[in-house]
Amino acid sequence: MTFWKQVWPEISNQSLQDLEIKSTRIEISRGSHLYEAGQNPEGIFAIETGLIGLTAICANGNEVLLRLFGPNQYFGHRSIMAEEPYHATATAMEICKVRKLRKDHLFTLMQNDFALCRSVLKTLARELKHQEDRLCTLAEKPVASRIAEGLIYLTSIVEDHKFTRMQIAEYCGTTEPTVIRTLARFEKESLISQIGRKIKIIDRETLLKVALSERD
Amino acid sequence: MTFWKQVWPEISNQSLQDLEIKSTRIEISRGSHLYEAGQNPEGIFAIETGLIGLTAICANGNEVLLRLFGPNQYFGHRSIMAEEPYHATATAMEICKVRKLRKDHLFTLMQNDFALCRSVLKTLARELKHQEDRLCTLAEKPVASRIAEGLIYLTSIVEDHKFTRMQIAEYCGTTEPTVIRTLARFEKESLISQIGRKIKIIDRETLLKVALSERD
DNA sequence: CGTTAGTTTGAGGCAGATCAACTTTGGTGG
DNA sequence: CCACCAAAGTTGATCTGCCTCAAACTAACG
Repeated sequence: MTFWKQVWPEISNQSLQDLEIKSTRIEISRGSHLYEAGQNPEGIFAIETGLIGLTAICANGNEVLLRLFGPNQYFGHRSIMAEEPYHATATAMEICKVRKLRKDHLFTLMQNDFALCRSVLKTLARELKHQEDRLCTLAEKPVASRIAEGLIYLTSIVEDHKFTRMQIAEYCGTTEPTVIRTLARFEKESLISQIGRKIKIIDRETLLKVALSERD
Repeated sequence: MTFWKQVWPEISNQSLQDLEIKSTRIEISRGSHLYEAGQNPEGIFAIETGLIGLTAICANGNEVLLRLFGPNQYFGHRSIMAEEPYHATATAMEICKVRKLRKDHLFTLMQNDFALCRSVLKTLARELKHQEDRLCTLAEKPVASRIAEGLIYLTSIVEDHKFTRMQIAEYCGTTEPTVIRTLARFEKESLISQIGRKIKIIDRETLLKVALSERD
């Protein structure tokens, strides 16, 4: 079986066999939670098919979409490595097939396979960079830029998922009406097209410019 | 020598000896950069004395203070683990004595000492959580809360450093005048006191409440 | 074809940015 | 020790981007 090879291309064949034997299959329906903020982590999850969103719920009930995971990506690793309870909730945004690997198995594998360690370290380090980039964007840039960047990120994880305007708002740190108005503007400028609820990026180039530029 | 033991209490005596032998001492004056965004990382740094700020410079020239490191903390690890150039600039905010450890040495040590691996993984995972918490705060909370939280974070790294109002603003994603007005309000409510440029937290309890609450 | 979840549009308000002038601080050299 | 000056802090006036609220509309699914 080649599934785990796609998740961690760099690890040894021995580890791959272990992963195959020790991981369990889970199927989960759209909208249900794989875990919730505050729970203690038991293992990590890797996605075979589907889409998982990691959401933090703020004091006032507002949600922030922190990270998004698609096929061959893993999640739940942060809490395990931090030795902390989950700080966010993992929600299936489509029907998902995931594999679960208990944390003791993961640590054993990591201890015996430094390449796997390096891989997890690399993932965490890049996620940290990504969130710090977002921090700058959120602090300094107008909504239009943030939404442009958001669209690019979201579609980089899944090409053809129908995100609600609310979900886009939750990722970009804004509100539904603002997303809608901005999308309408982007459509008028033919950077995107909206057919029904589907958003299609037409001019990725210019969209990126909007994301990076300070004022529109 | 006990310095590295304070940085990584969990690692083996053998590793500690290696660290002592292989690390080099650097002294750096206030305001100068240990490295700059875009450069390729050569190693990690650990602080003996002093204070290092990690700052990202946005498109319009505005700065965002991403992380702060005090004595016995290390930095520069993210870029090395991510195998990327630095995405931020490390500036000495006081005179600093730091130790530098070349990345090949670090990787050798990590490969031979799983406890060290775990430690770095834990640090990255917790930093990731911290930045994701900030992302929520920045997206959802009013300035007063952000400044309260900022004060608590900054003083948790160094008790008695004189931060400029500008630096506080850069951490909280706001502007100098707003920081000043908010500090004045906090002082009137006797949550803090300002003697000259020094800020002293008087009522940490209530300040935390302000940080967590939605509206003032 | 009804129902619900998602989308759209408008009006109004306000938190916080911006700009600019002024004051204080504290380090430095005479 | 004092005078100076650059850097940091303070304050007020003004402006605006985005949020809020609320109502009407439309897609999509059983």
